[in-house]
Amino acid sequence: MISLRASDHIPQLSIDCVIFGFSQNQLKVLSPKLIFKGDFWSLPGGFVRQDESIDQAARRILEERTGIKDIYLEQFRVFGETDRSNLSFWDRLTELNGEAFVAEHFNRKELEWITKRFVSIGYYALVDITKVIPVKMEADASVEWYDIQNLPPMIMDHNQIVAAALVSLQQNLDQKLIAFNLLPETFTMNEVQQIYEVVLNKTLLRSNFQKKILDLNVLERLEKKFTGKANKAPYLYRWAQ
Amino acid sequence: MISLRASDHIPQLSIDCVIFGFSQNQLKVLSPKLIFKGDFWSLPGGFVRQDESIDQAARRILEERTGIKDIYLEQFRVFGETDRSNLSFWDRLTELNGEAFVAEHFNRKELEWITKRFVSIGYYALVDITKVIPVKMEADASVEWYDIQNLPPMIMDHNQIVAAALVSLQQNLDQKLIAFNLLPETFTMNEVQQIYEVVLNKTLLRSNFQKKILDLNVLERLEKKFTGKANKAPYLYRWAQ
DNA sequence: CCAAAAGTGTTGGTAGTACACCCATGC
DNA sequence: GCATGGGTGTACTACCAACACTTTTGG
Repeated sequence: MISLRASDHIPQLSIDCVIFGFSQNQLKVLSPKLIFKGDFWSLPGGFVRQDESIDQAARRILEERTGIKDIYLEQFRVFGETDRSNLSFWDRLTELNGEAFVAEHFNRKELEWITKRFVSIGYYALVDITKVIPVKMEADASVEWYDIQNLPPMIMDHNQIVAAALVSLQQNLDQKLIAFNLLPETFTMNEVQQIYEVVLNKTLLRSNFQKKILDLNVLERLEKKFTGKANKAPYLYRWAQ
Repeated sequence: MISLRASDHIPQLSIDCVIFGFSQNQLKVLSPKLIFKGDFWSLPGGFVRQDESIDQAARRILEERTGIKDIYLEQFRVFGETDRSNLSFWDRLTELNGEAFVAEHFNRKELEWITKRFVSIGYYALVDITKVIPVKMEADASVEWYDIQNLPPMIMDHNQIVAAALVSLQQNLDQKLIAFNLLPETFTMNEVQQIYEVVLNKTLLRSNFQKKILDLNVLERLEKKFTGKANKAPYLYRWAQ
């Protein structure tokens, strides 16, 4: 039985997290898939306990899924249309899995609580994908990274939430210098550029990009990185603010 | 008796609106003062009905207070600390006005509903101050414009909400070209500059400002405005997008 | 020595800043 | 005429895009 402990939480208010990671020159989003029949993907989300702030709730949800405590987090928008509810998703779930099967996992009171209209606060997070060990929750069949250009169809308006998060990320990339949160402790300039290119969805001139980033004076240059490739070894950099 | 019709609304979720206006070379914020003893100022706010979206709720609240239908509106942040509740305000209210007086205006069920912890969605609005006729609601003693630099002390965290709204307005001023929403249909270039100066809190060079705004190609130049003053008559402009 | 990628330098255009100059108007 | 504020023009600077050149490395 999946417990929501409804009474401990603020009703009709949820949090949805778009967790961005970067690997293989692709921007990725973490998405759990539910155990039920029917290919239900979603965003990692949850509810706000009465005794925690909304930021704390978002951090708790992120830590539950990724195991990481200090995560870069940004609240980017609230989704509050009148038709935002789990109801149609739930109908389809029941249709495909049978009333009895669903009843095994949720009691009636919780079902009533969770199928109401929900206002959802959208957060996006930037993580070093190498540090994340995706954690399956009770109702998860899998928790995987998906290319943002190739996301599975998600329940409710979660695909739109991802799209809105990406727009917000694009706007903040230069202004808040947050790209480095997607990288490990040390990285090469080429890796930074790849993030900029894939987030902004356009190619950048290498020489100009290098100059621009170095002129920010936020990076510390370390020793060179031996790659074993037939070219000059690139420097490693570290965020030094 | 002030009716909240609690059951029709999403519990523990509120909307607070920072309504910006511009006059006498000052940025103003609209703030109602409550009828009760004790100088309680607040932001125009309200709750979200089950049958309306959060944007619709914000528009309804704004229309109730200003009488204007088409208002420029921007959702800028959610405030969700655990200690966000009306409780301490309510205690002070009761202390100053007496239990009996408060009981005249609110029944117990509503009191219980309204003194819970609330998560509040912050919106800011830009209005042509000449079109606004501030409307007093049931519990309002007055609804006045206050200079943003000289706001009265407000209940809860409303002063901080105003501060956050101003930061957001500053960031969006150039990017979204929203300053014109604070002006009447036609205006002079000097009026636009005054808005920029008071919002950004710095002086700008007149000649460069004029060039920058005109180069945006978003204004239509109309006939000259006769001011009766001892100087060249300025052009009138109109937003032409 | 060559290809490939990294690092740095040079050039030209554009946008922003500071300031100068002229124009209209009422006293 | 003169002070005042409005409109436009000019020089200087800073930044950014495009491209060229040099350096390092493995084969």
